[in-house]
Amino acid sequence: MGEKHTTEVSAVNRTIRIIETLRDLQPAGVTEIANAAGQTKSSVYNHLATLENEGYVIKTNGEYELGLRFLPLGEAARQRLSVYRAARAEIEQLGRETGTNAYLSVEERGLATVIFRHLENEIDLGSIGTTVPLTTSSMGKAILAQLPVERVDEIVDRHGFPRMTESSIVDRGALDEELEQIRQQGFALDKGEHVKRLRGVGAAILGPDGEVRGAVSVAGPERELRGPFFEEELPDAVLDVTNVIELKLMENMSV
Amino acid sequence: MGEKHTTEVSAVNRTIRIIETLRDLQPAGVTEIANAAGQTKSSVYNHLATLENEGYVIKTNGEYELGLRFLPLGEAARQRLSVYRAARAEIEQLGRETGTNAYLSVEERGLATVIFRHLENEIDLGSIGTTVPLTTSSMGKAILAQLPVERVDEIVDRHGFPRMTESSIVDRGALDEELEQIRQQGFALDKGEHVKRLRGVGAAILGPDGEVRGAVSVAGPERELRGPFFEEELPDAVLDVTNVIELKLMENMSV
DNA sequence: GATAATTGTTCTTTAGAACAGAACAGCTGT
DNA sequence: ACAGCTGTTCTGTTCTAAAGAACAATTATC
Repeated sequence: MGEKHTTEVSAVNRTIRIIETLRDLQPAGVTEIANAAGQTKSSVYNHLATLENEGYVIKTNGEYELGLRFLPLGEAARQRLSVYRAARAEIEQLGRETGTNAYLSVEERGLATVIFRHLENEIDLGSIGTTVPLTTSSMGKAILAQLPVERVDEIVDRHGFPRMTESSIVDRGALDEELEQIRQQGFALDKGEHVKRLRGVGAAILGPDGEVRGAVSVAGPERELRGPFFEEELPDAVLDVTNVIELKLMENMSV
Repeated sequence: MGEKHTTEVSAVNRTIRIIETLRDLQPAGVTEIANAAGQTKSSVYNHLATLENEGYVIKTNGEYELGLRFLPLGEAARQRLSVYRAARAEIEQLGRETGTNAYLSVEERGLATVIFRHLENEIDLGSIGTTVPLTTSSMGKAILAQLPVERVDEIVDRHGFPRMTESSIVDRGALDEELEQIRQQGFALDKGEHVKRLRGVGAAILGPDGEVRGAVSVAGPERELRGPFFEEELPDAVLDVTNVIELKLMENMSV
């Protein structure tokens, strides 16, 4: 068993654990973080000192917090996505005009990551950077419906069917049926599959090459999203927007 | 000289260098990054593999990019600032109503960091997470004017007077005079001190405790920002907004 | 206000990890 | 088909990262 050539840098894994712990606990002290991350005080202390020195962590009267130097990294990560640049303004307009929360998400590592949102009401499905399973949201299903079968297989193998609510899809048969329907109608509905009583309408954004680039969705409470508003108006609005974004993506090609 | 007990974790510093290099070069390959960061191929390879495993780096057909997992870290860093939550909507409105780019920034480690912006024109002074010296921008000067002298000393010691343009403030005497004037009129003007021909109007946001929490500014090209619009209308608008934000910060206290 | 308890910081030691460099493999382009 | 890349694996050595104890500083408790 000396064959396992660990190409991993364990000090980096440690730092990542510390940062993620801090994200959830901030502001927090050395001991608190060490306990939560299952590491020793002295080690955590050294890591925090290193991070602080580079501005990735800030110490304010004895407690640590994440530094603003993480901002440009997150920003660089989403700015590299042309769909982000093309969709931003459209998402805002969509939210304003429909009076719902509007989201832009992309698939990364088998999860839908929210990269932009416009809030109109306070029932929020997740802030920037939140990830949701592809099987339990309108955005996720809209994306899945456009991915090649092999990718769907991969993703399902990796993440399974997380049962977020009692309405969540929990087997492959049901998923395939639903995806087929989504492909036919062009949009996906979420009737409380991710969060109970939270509904959503999503549609995929395709690039000029025909590949999925992400998805747009609007979401809100069951009480507001029902009847023709939920089943016709919103789908129409969402499809209009994805359409505009797709056109923008084509224009960008020629630039 | 064996006395220097290095409390720093050098592997972490290495990873940071790699990440920052990748931020500037993405998409990039192993060799490219190794050269730019002054490290060996094999080491960079191992670090990237570790980061990729955690989703902080993504490999797409042989090239590396920053992963979206950085997004929630940056988001957590700014969400912890109450001024961000209080100011967001006001900044957007300010920008829309004045037809200029509007910014929110806070001081961290002696620099003004842009944490939110609303764009109206394309002459942008920096995206989310950008840092600018406190001495060369309206936001920075507005903040400096409200800091205790000792902090100003510290900051000037650390960062000096970066000469961004020929109008930049380059000595302490001129700075003190300017800060005094800013305190009297309540706002700061930037006449091309950061970027030539780029003007700005900024004002500090004070917390209920009287401490600076950040600054608001609007910015645009010299041609548009001049006369009474630059010297009266915009200052009035910016002061109105900082006032509203300050009131919001007080409300939040009682919650 | 004295003492106990807890947290942050420094120090020392040692196992083992990170690194460099070389070797190999897989592409790309010519 | 071959040359010159790049990415990946491997191996040995050095020096670092980590643990634990000791100390200092701070906070809590009575």
